[in-house]
Amino acid sequence: MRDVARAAGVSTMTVSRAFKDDRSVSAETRARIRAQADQMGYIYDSLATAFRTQKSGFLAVTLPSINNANFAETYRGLTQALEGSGMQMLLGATGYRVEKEEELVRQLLTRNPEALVLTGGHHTVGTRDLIAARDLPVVEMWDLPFRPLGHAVGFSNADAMALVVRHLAETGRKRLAFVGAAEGADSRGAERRAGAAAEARRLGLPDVVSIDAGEAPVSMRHGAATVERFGIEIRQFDALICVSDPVAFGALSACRRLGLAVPDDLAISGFGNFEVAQISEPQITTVDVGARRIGEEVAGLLDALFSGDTVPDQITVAAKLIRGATT
Amino acid sequence: MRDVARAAGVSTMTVSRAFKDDRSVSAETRARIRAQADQMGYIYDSLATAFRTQKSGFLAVTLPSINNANFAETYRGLTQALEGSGMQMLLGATGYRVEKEEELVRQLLTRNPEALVLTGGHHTVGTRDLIAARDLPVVEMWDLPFRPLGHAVGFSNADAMALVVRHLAETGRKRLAFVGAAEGADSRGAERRAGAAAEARRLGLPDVVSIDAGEAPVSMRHGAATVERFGIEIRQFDALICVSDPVAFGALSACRRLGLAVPDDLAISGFGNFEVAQISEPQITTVDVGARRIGEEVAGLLDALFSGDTVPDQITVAAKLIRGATT
DNA sequence: ACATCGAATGATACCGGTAACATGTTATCC
DNA sequence: GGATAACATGTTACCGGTATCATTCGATGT
Repeated sequence: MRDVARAAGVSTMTVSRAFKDDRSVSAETRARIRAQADQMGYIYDSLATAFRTQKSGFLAVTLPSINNANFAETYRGLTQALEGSGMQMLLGATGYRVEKEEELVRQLLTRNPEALVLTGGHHTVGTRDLIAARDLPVVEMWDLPFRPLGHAVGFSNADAMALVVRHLAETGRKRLAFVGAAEGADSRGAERRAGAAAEARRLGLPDVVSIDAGEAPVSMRHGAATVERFGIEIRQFDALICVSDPVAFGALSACRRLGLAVPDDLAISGFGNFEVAQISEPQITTVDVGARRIGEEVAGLLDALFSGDTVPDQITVAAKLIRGATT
Repeated sequence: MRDVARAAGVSTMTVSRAFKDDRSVSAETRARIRAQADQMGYIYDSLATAFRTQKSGFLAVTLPSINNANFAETYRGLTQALEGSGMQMLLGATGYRVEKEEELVRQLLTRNPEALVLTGGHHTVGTRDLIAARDLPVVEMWDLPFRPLGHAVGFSNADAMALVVRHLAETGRKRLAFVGAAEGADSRGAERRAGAAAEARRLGLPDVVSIDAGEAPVSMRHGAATVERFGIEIRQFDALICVSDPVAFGALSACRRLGLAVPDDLAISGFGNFEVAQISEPQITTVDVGARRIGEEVAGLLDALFSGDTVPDQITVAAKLIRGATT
């Protein structure tokens, strides 16, 4: 920059202003500086700017996995809504593990992000301490956290799952099983499991049987393997409540291989309104949670926050049952 | 850092050394400093480090979309293999458009990444100029570029698709159609289309009919919509070569709705070995391109590059036909 | 006893921009 | 015409670490 300034016969400050489109620089001077810079191949170093202004222009985001159409969609909603704000995303995947999340947060914080967006409402004490030690806007999304760190955008997994159970009850199903990841790792899955159990109890149905489909993240292959493990015995249930659409799709495929009729022999429901649920034949009954909408709401909240506007502590997006042909 | 130094009774330089595991700091002093820092919730500012050392610790990566299990898997392979190297990914999605890629590259370059990883081998002149103006390691992945910018890790889309055509020919299919995105946007899709056409010609088959499934990215719904548009008339073909597994899955579902038997009435092939191809019933014939492997190879190449080792200009990963029950 | 050396630590300048304030210069107004 | 405001540009210090060189001090060798 000094070289450009010298060559253009001005001070570095004027060059800096010329690049920031500061209107206090005369159009003529700006043009001269820009031309000189182009000619010299000068490229502006936003690292130095970030350093001096102590504004990194980074937004740190953690997702359980990017290899999940739902979370990817949320991320897209977030990035697209924030496009033009000049924010650069720093993305990290926790692999559904809070310990990994802590490590990730620690790493992300060294980059001085201007805000932190976490998926989920469960965190290690270490993560909480790291965040508490800084004065940093935090948004938790997807889950509505029991003990919020800052702002939250999401829905109640338990309530959403209750919609499914109610629907199954209304269509005469009684012997329900929940298929999801083993206890522990996936808090969203655990909440859905608990929500299904609670709603069944409330409706006076028999207890929901909990089937462990493996370690999180559970996906299509886990859904298929779970049904295949039971074989024809899976008919001891009359509905499989799957923790997500991919699991439901796997279960559906396995049923087809076993010669079981869905939904006549067995109802299957998913969660998340993934594309596969819509396109599958038969179409899978699912819950739309507005994955994209969550991202957009987070973006809106952050925008307001950066503008200094007051923002609500919590935004609830509505979950909606989408009835397919598997129930 | 000054505060930590003061509290620990040492200079900032010693604190800096303690955090870098510099062995010239006595173990005792390091422990004291670390403890003091933890207690004070101090996190070192890697922005300042990046600034002073002129090494950003960033690796810029562009993907067409993160909402694609194949690219997401490559990204995972890359990040996991680079974990521990202290590199932080800067991820951007091009939406399958080279103009958007240019904008993205411009933005990413202001962050001073230490290397740039691009998906695909087709770029705007502007992108090429931006890169040429800097002395920056570049890796193109997935496609093997015709005019490489630097290093490349990938496979030949045309050759991979030829495997599919050969397989279809061997199983007696003659009236082939290729289902993919409209011409232009998706270069990988275009190469697959061209590869299929070339191989059919080579084998003396009738010309492959090209069916436009919509704007990239094409996915399940496009596959389904394409078949539904033809209705039963889709039987004028005896094999649908789909640009990707999601498209193939959509086509398969639509066939089921139409009452068409796959593969008896119509063969369907996909591409990419997505989970849905494996779990679908019937399992979809596809091509495994080692999406994860690509990411790992890129990571290995970068590692070597950063260590100053010599590295090959190009690494070819093998594409493999996986025969399912749809052909 | 004295020179030499290595280990541990400190002092200082500096990375490339920009905030804050200062200064000079030109319109505007009564 | 002189005061004032608006505009255009310059000066200086500083953001939070780290490269580099300097310093201290005990151990070792002759």
